[in-house]
Amino acid sequence: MSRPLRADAQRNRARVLQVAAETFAKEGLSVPVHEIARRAGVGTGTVSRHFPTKESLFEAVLLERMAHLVRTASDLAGGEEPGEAFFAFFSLMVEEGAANKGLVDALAGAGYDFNAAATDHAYDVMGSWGRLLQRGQEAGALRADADIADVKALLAGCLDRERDALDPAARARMLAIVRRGLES
Amino acid sequence: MSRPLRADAQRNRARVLQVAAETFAKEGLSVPVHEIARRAGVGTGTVSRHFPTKESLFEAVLLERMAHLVRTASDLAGGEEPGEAFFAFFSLMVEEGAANKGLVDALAGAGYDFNAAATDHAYDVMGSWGRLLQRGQEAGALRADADIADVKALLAGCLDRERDALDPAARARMLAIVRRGLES
DNA sequence: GAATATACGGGACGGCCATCCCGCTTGTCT
DNA sequence: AGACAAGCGGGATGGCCGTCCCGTATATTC
Repeated sequence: MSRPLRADAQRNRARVLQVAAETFAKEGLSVPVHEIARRAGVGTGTVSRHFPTKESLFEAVLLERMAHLVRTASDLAGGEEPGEAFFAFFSLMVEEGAANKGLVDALAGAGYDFNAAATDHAYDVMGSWGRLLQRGQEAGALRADADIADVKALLAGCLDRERDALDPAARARMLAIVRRGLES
Repeated sequence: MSRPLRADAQRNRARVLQVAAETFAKEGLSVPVHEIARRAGVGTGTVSRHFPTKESLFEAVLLERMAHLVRTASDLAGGEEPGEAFFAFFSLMVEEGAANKGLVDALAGAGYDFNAAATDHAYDVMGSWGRLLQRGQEAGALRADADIADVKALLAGCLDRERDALDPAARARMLAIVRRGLES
């Protein structure tokens, strides 16, 4: 097995991760790895040693954030009325996306295969989402014919990358439209 | 003023345009210009003389297709009940997108600024769409608060680039959802 | 059918970027 | 403190692609 990372390496790794998270969130997936290294104050080699590919770096970033969101989904699934729980999570994802351009890029399939990642990994968005959707459908609150891919596509729509300012009013309208569309 | 193109030049231009249309439709905007030249059986220089940039090539392709769609929109605006006319056009665009990956890329903002093109040019999608939307709203058939950007975003959602097979069933579901969401 | 402008082909160029590598530095362990 | 492995920086490399250029070929015109 591998020994624990040296102290400076741990610091650097954490710093890169943090800077990458901020940068991807603000500027999307198209930002060069060099730039992230520069902002983190490390060499590009340091980034690529910890994260061999750009994809793996983004994945690490996404993982942290998603783990949190998925936990929230579970909490929602426990308590509230099924339909409300579903829309609460959907709305949460929209808010997240509004603040995270990288996530939007991933959802839109620009430079990252979200589907593969979402099904393969520890956090599974699709899974937790699926449960919320299914519960809502069984309770008769949501259209019975909708599936997770539909939901994901609608989410991507709410986060349209071309919308200049993702202003709150537009988000609210989109949410209202989707909500009405998905209610049974 | 410029003289008429030489006969071979006209042929080549037309051929490039046609091949580009097919290629962009089938494989999206990420296909290299070299590849289009190769398939058209011409040199890359020939392509870039007729269309100085890749963007201008795609624009020329898009223009032809859009002109047709916009004409259809006008016809629809003339006849049917306002709400139906709007959804007929929306559905038409979804079908078009299902068969045209390039259009989907443009709508998703991947490598082309659709908004700029759509407002700047002769064909104006936004304009003709706006009229259909407005008529529907005035007739009380559509939500009064929706705007064109919302509609465009919903369309982009219906055409989610990550959906492997844009199967007809999924398209129908998405249309049904959006329809219910937009009806007043 | 010769003269001339027009267009062609496709190689060259330059920019961008992810990834790899290696000489040097710095933490770690005794 | 000294030795050694672990990690660092950032330049080098290679691939991809859009665009430009120019020597050659061909349509047009007289």
